[in-house]
Amino acid sequence: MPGQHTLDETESQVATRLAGMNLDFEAMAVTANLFRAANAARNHMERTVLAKSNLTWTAFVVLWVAWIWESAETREIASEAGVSKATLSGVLTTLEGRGFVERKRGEKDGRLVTVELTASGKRLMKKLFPEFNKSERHVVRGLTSAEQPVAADILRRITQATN
Amino acid sequence: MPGQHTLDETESQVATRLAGMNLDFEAMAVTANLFRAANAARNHMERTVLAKSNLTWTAFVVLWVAWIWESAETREIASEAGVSKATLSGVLTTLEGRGFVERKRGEKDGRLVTVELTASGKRLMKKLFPEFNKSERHVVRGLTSAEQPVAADILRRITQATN
DNA sequence: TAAAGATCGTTCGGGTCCGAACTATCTGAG
DNA sequence: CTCAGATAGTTCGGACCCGAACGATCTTTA
Repeated sequence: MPGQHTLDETESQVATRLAGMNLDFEAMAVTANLFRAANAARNHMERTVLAKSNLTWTAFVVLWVAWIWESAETREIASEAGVSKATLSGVLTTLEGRGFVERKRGEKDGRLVTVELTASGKRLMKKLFPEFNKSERHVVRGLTSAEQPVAADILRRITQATN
Repeated sequence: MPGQHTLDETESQVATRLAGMNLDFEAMAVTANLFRAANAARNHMERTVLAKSNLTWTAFVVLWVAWIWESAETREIASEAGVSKATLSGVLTTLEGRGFVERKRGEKDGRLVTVELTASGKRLMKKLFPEFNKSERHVVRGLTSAEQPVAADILRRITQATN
């Protein structure tokens, strides 16, 4: 299988290639595997659950946030979804065009825009989210149930340290 | 601070909003925090280390893979960087235009393309990578040195489970 | 109560990002 | 030897992605 390296091969190549450079290899291993894992999980979910509804990852997360909070302000959605307000603006336009969300100008504060799911958007999430959750279960199936809260906690601390 | 929720608030809102839906909340917490952490770390690095050299995240990863392996085939880079070959093609064109990499047609197999860093690309990585590693150290500073290998191992298992 | 400043969402330009369709090349069965 | 099939990288269309610049709106200050 030419041109294919296992995780172990990659990490040992890294170690020899960068030997004597005074680097923190532990930190490197954590972040490298963090991105690999997030990417693998995201790609998997996009190709299985999300593709059927023709939704991108970000579009789904935006729907999810608005669904969970009943109605959400855009900067809140952007922050939870981890995208810039510029990106969110475009995604909302797409979702609005497909009839899944509605934008509403703030009445008290004319600068604000709140986002609500339409009936169609709610139906979609009600059907989609259980399937999505099944995928989440698949992603963590390599961890024991004791390890899962540990993993969540570690990841929370990484997020906090980065802000 | 209107429109801002803490992680705890979000998770408890999720719990009440989705109560009685027979979902795996442990798995949900792991994946949600996985994406949050990866996103936070990526944004942090893009804005600090990478912005100075006007590099995107993916462009940096591509350079990194080619640098570590001395010279790499495109499908290998795409796989390690976690992007499709279509995306890689565009990124390589950008990097080639900026003089950081060179494409070389395979001599034995005319379909293959191998990628090598130019002298300029090597200089860039030699300067940039130690700074990048300092950022990686920052990202994991909330974890003890005993926890870091545990974290890397857990993330590796998530990656494996997803394939 | 104006003018200065802060904050919000949108727009713009350029760079990813992907699946699908495409061209070029190699491989195998007959 | 040939040509169907597999494989590699590119192109294309459409969606995301960001920082910067922008207009609209609220808030603060004098």
